[in-house]
Parts: sequence; C-alpha cells; structure tokens
Amino acid sequence: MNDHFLRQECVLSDFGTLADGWEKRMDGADTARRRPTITDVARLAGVSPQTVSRYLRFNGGLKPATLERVENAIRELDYRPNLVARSMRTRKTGRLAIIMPAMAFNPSRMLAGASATAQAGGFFVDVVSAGGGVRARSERLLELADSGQFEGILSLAPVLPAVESKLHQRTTVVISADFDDEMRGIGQLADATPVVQMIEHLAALGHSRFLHVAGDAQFASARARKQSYLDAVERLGVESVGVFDGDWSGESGIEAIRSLPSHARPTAVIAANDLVAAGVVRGARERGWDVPGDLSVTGWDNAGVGQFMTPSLTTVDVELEQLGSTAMAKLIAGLRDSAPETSEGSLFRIIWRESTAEPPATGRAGRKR
Amino acid sequence: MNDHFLRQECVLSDFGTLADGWEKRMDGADTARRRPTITDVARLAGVSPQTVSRYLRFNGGLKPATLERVENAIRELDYRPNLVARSMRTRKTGRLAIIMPAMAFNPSRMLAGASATAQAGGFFVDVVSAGGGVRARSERLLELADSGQFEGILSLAPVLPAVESKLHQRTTVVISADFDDEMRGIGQLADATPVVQMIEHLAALGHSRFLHVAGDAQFASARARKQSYLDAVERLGVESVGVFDGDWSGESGIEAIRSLPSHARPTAVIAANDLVAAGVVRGARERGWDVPGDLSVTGWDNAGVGQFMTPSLTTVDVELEQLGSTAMAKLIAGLRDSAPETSEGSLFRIIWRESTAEPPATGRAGRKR
DNA sequence: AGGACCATAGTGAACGATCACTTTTTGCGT
DNA sequence: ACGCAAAAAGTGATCGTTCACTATGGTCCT
Repeated sequence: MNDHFLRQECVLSDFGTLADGWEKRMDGADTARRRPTITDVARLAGVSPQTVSRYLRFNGGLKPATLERVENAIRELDYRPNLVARSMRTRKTGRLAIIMPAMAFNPSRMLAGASATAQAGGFFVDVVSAGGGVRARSERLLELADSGQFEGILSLAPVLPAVESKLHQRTTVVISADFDDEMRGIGQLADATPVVQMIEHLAALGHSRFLHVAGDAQFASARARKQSYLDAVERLGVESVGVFDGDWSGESGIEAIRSLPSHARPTAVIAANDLVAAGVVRGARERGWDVPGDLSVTGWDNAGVGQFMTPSLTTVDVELEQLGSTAMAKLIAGLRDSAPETSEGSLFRIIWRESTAEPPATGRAGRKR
Repeated sequence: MNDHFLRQECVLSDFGTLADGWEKRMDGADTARRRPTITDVARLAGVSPQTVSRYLRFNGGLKPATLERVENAIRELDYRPNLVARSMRTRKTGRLAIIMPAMAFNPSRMLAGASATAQAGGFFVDVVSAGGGVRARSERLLELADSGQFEGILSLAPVLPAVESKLHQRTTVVISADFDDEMRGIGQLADATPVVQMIEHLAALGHSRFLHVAGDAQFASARARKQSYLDAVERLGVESVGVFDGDWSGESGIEAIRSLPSHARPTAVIAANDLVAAGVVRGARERGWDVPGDLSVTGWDNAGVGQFMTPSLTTVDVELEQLGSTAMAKLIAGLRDSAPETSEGSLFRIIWRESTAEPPATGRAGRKR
C-alpha cells in the first residue's frame, strides 16, 4: 500500500506541468497528500538530493544549468523544506522560548517587545507559561531546555540556582531579572529613581510634607519605590507623614487618605501606581481636599485613562517593550556569540500632568478650601 | 574521532550507576556533552529501544520488572525524549501558531486565553505577528501552513478568501472573526447589544436625550455600537441629540462635549469606550456640567482606573480571555475531530457605577447647577 | 603528458525517535 | 505435557534532511 502510494508520487512527478490540475483533482479525494520531499525535487531535476540541499541552504556553487533545473523542480512541485527534518539533522531549530509565570498577568507589552526582536532575528518564539512557583517553573524550564526544541530560552522570572547552573550547560538561557516568581517586577523594573526625581521636583515646587502609598510589599518594585521614597525624603530634608502599606489597588489609595489623622496632612502623595493614585484622588475628594490645590498626587504606569481624569494624573511611563526587547537581544547575542548591543537611555519617563502643582499657598496644612 | 566518541559513550553506559560522578567530572571539560538518547536508555536498562519508546508514550504493557529497569535508566541518565526527532517520525509537532496583525496592539488578553487553552490541550504555541495588510498576512499564513511545523493555526484576523480555501486543504486553520485587518474587533466582539441594554436602562431611569460618541468608523465594533445606538434610540422613542464621530481617543470625548450647542443638551452619553467616556466627563466638567447630576456617561472596556475616577465609570466588561480561549478550543477540537464544547453565556457584562444616574430632576435640559 | 588543484556533483551514514512487523515469553486450559 | 492465544519485547525500516567524505571533470602549471 505504502509502496503503491510512493509509485503514484513518482508518476505524478513525470507529469510535471500538470501538477496544478492534479492538485485540484485531488482536493476532494485525497486531501492529506504527501508533501514533496527533497528527493522528489532531486529526481525531477535529475540531480542528487545533496545538490538540492546545497541549493537550499546557500546557493552553493551550482552550475547555472543545474541551478535552473533545481529551481524549476522546486517551483513545479511547490516544494518547501521540512523544517522539522532539517532541525533534526542540524540541531538548530530556529526557535526560542519565552517562559513566564502566568500568562494571565500583564507583562504582555514586554512580551511584545521580546517577540518582535526575536522575529527580527529570524527566530520563532514560543511563549510558555508555567504555573506554580519557582520550583515548578524550574522544572518546566529544564524540560524545555532538554526537549531539544529550543535554541535558547528567555525566562522572565528567576529559577532555582541549582537548575540555573545546570541549564547553562545545555542551552543558552537568559534569565531576565525583571520579574520574580509571581511576575512581580524586580531588577531594572524595580528601579525606582523616578520616585526620587518626582520628590525632588515637588520639593522644588515647595512641597514639604509627603505621603507614600506603597504597593504590595511582596513585590520588589513596591519595596524599591518605598525605599527610594524614604531615602529621598531623608536626603532632601522634607517631612514624611508616613507610608501607607497598600496592595496596588485603588481601594488602598482611598484607605490611605481616609485613615490620615487630620493633623498630619501631606501636601503631596507618591502613589505606587496609577490605580492607587486614582484611589488617592478619590479619597482626597471624599475629605473635601482639592487635587492639586490641596494635594499633589503622582502615579506610575501611564494608564490610558489617567490622562483624561480630572485632574489628569502625573505618572511614570515605563518602556516595557524595550525591556523585553533588550532581554531578547541579549539572548540572541548569546546564541551568536556576538556582543549584545547596549541599550540606550532610561526605561522611565515622568509625565507631569494636572494632579501635581504647587502646594497650598499658606504652606499650612489642614487648611480647608 | 566520532567513532571514538561513541565508543566512549558505550563504555560509560557500562558503568551504570557511576554515571552521576562522571557527569560531574565532565562539567568542566566537555560541557557540550551529547544528550542521552533512547538507545542509551535502552542499553542501560538492557532492553530494546522500542520498549523504552513504548514506556514513554503510553505506559504500554511492560512487565513490572522491565518497567522499573526502564524508569531507573531514564532517571539515571536524566533522559528526556528529543521532541524534534519524535515530531519527525510521528508527523505531529504538538505546536500551534497564533497569527495576529500587530503584536504591539492590545488583544493580549485574548491571546492569553487562547494560549492557556492550547497549553491545557498539550500544545506549544507560537505567536507570530505579521505586519502589513491582509495580503502580507495571508502570505505569511500560507508559509506557516507549509512549513510543516504547525498542526494548526489560529488566525485572529481574516485572510484572503483564495488563500483561506487553499489553507484548509493543508492544515487545520481557525480564523477568528473577531478582528479585522487592523485588529479592529468584528464578529462577536462587535456585538453591541450592551449598548441597547444600557440605553434601555437609562431610558427607564427617565433619560430621554442621548448622545453617542462613536469610535473610529473603520472599526466594525465602532460601527456596530453606533448602529445599535441609533436602533435603540429609535425603537425606544427617545431623543438623540446626535452622534459624534470620534476615534476612540479621550480627546474625541472632550471635543464631542465642547462642540455641543448649548440648546441641544443630552442627559446621557454613550461613549465608545472608557477613554472616550473619560474625555466626555472631562468635557462636561469644562462646561460646568455635573456627572452624573446633569449628565450620565457610559464607557466600554472596564479599564482599571475607571473604577476610581470621580465619578467612577459605568462600563462594559468584555471577556477577551474567553473569546481567545473559545477560538482556540475550536481549533483543537478541529484537530481532534471532536466537537468543540459550546461556550456558555455572553461575553459582556455591564457594570453600573457612579457616572450614570437619574436625569436632572427638572427634566429640563440646559439647566445650570 | 602528468599531476596538482579547484569546482561541481554524488554516496552512504547519521540525526533520534516511532511504525509495522516478527519473535519470544508467559499463562492457562485440557 | 502439550497446544495456543495473549502479552511482552525485539527487528528493521523509515521520517526528510544534512554531514563528511568520495568521485568526477576540467583547468592550469611545470
């Protein structure tokens, strides 16, 4: 049966230019027709498979006459190399994997950047999400590395040190230090210098009493922002009425303001992100405080709607795409033994909007408007 | 040389339990050590490769004693099957591709859903973004289909009809009708029934003069919302002061309100999305109108910050993950010739918040507060 | 003319697994 | 003990390509 089928293929090849018509005829009957192989092409062109192979990879030194015959045969059969088979022989798959803790979460912008860079480099990208903790992810990572399917792996989250060292022997792996276990930003992402800059700017405007509403302390980025806040406040000699430990939610922003004793009233709030900032603004309004008249508020993330709130939200724009792209570039450079191009400037850009302004004219906090 | 190396491997196998120590010894010297193959495992276990293969795929009828030997050998060598080789023989790659117009854009939630479903089904997922228009994408899609690397392809955007019919002969392809060329929602996503429901609800509250700020008319979803608005207004016999043709932006929301002649003042605005709605609220404030006191506003998308704006934004939550997941389920069902599970309820959920309320008490529009 | 040398093309053997068979072993009834 | 089917394990071929060689033919030099 199999033999018969093969013979049929041979006959087909002889028909040459009729292939098109044949294809149509077969549509109904035998849809799952075998794809032509390099051998079919070789036979049709009257050369050896090796010669066709040479043509395919680099146009390597074929005589013009031969070259044309091969090209014709390929065109005629509508041949395309079987990449799986090629991978098997060359041990190059042209595929990279990106592994991330939970696909449901948001670093899709980062993923987009990484993916684009990989594709520009001629690689396919598999996005693999691994649930569970470090342990599970490390396991999955090893599995991926050993599957032989990937030339390189970009992990957006850390893995067990033991596994990591094991990994590096087998595959090129770049572990982006930008997210931790639960996809909480660390590394570059946790850089909180914009907090310092914002406080400096506000202090220059005359603000002297600050409040920080922190994000979930499990997140390195939340901790970093908090720490930067504390450092900046101390260094600049301005007063901090405290730090409210929140959880990234809008509610925590509201609660932070609600729970402020009326005697300790800040003139500026550094919120952990835009959602929190929106909550803070809301809380302030509850207490009858005007933003920015009585209180300046800053956010983080540049959420789209923030620009059209009243007041529009001062925030920090984070170049997640670039972050992803940089990590991927590092991986590809590693694969090619070339030096990774150094990435340019800062990932952050502060956008000043209406929610920040000079402090209340009297300089006295607690004033009602 | 090669021969020598192989012989060394053989010797190694004989050492059996010493393999671990050997591995450590080699770490420094010969990092790029050959991965163990199924044959190595078979040799170590004293069985044939076929037996090991049987064990790997389904735990097919091995004698307990054999099974244990195989398992030990696998563990000892830290063996994992080479998926590329397996793919070659089985002609199943276990990989699906998702193709989308521009990775930069936002349907990442949909992607997340699709991806999760695929992984639950045991597939790898390649996310491929194809720039250019229908033409370029169709071309790329054909290429992917012919690469033989994918068992199925999920396209989140339409392709040329000619290409589509060609495709279906070669691979299983599901073309999600939810986005068009430029990733503009169509199909289910363009379903605008929530608009009708919102208008009904507002009319029941007593609203009688409506305004719609539409999204970019190039988007099917924008057109559908607009049409639904027009239909509902007509059917319910309420007044429409008009439709402002916007572009999804916050600015268009502001502009829509600014450009309203003061005699034609609506009591409710159906905005194309949350960003527009935020703009509308801002515009209203510019004119001294209170939201929702003078004007009710609805959005669409359930953007995070909307909940904490003042007033918090009434909006429509769209289950993008489910949409993606459903599409992927359809693809996988197609691959397995099984019936796709029917998806349950609506993709939409209206969230009523502060930005909508009863119309101004007098019923007379134009009243200043 | 002989040989060195390059350009071109072909040969057989991998790559690592599974498939379709065949062979051996086991279990059980008579 | 024997036969006989079922269970367990083995054999050789094969998937489609490329690698490391080898073979052929032609050109040029001495």
